[in-house]
Amino acid sequence: MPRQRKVTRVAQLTREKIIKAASRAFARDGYEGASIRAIVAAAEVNQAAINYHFGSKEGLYRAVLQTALRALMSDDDAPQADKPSREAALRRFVRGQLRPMTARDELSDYARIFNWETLRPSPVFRKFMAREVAPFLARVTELVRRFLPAKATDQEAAVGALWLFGQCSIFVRNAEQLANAPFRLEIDERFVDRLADTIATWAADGLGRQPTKRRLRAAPAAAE
Amino acid sequence: MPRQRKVTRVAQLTREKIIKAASRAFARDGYEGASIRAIVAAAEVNQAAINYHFGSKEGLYRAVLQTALRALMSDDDAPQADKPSREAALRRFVRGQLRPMTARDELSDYARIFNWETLRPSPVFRKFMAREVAPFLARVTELVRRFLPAKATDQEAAVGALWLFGQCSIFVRNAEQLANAPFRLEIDERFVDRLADTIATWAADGLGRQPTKRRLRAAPAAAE
DNA sequence: ACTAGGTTCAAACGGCCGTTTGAACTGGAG
DNA sequence: CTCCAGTTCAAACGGCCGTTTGAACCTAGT
Repeated sequence: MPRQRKVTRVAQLTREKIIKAASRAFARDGYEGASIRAIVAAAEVNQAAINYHFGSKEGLYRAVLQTALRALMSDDDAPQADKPSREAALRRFVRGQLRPMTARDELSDYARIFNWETLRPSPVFRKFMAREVAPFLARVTELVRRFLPAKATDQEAAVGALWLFGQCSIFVRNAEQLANAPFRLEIDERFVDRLADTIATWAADGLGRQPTKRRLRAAPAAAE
Repeated sequence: MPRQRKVTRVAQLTREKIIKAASRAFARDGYEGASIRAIVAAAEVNQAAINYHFGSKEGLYRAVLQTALRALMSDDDAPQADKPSREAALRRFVRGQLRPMTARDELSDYARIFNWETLRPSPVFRKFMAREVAPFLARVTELVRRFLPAKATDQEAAVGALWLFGQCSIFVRNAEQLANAPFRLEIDERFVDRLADTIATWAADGLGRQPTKRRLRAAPAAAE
């Protein structure tokens, strides 16, 4: 990727077309499964444009991840009551996580890209994103902490946050198959609303309790 | 794959070596990401052996899925108290789901293969496995039902089962990254035991309640 | 021991992949 | 209007992929 002095309007438009098509392709097929040729065909640009504008396939993926993270973070900052109850905040978070179940837009593409990354982190993700995701997770951890006893450790809260993510992500990942047997569910906005209620309620009730026998305690950190 | 009249001992051994190496490869890289050449190298067999014994890469994958499903089902039938409490049964299920977090064996390979399938179902899986997984899910649904009100519908119970799967699978999928920041958890048998306690308790308490405002009701089935 | 059929093997085939090349084409500053 | 840096383009390159081929190699039944 050569240092660019000037970027013309048409060139910027080409970049945007590529990133949009690449987001779809990476979401559908994963980083390795998506091919340059498929992306440039969808974007209606020349094949060499990707290496010209982004240096390499990996560079393009990096640009897509940047765009995705920026969009997901700003979406999370949507207007809300200044101090919602913990239950309302939890329900809101769950509904946001479930959003890709019905939405077919760039935001759901981005969410699916991150799903690929949890199954098989790419080198790009490991190096570039790991630290950028941390603040996002920190907010969820704080939300979970509002349900936990005051003496809960940071690691306990982080585990709770991951637990909460898991309850949502499995529905997002299997949304397509919920319509088939043995579920036969009709996935629409109303259904997702009710599902968000259910998950939020179940999660809130669960977090309120502590394990009966042994409490979860984080193992001593390896370093630090 | 030609109809075989006889199968010699060495040939059977070759097949087993291939399936073992293929299970590792498919678990690590997914169906499309795993290459024939990598599999035969790990199995120390000739490249053409796969097409000879299994007809194609897809045929090999089908054989791996068969082996995986058989192993997972029989493992689930392990000895247990004849009538455990619902809490004990739940805890046992969760611990079983969390098993791949520490185990590095064929069973955890199989579990990871199914994780790939939830993100991107292969044609083989769709056709061959969909109906075979149903009874497995049915058992979990029955387990969940023991916590739900008697009037809960089948779909509500199925959603509960999926919800339970999600709480476990996210820890399995991210087990490797839990050791790094910001979690810094030491994943060993004791930790997984305590995690199973936590999840089982949280899940049991959650299922015991119903959503306050609107109850989750399944949409009318498209067919039937 | 002979042989026929099951099995292994090295080599090659066509195809898709990411990347590179160098010429042709703009569009905006002077 | 000129001109050249910025951009597009068609074509080709080397490499890995799944599969096929046909000969060589066992091995078990007679």
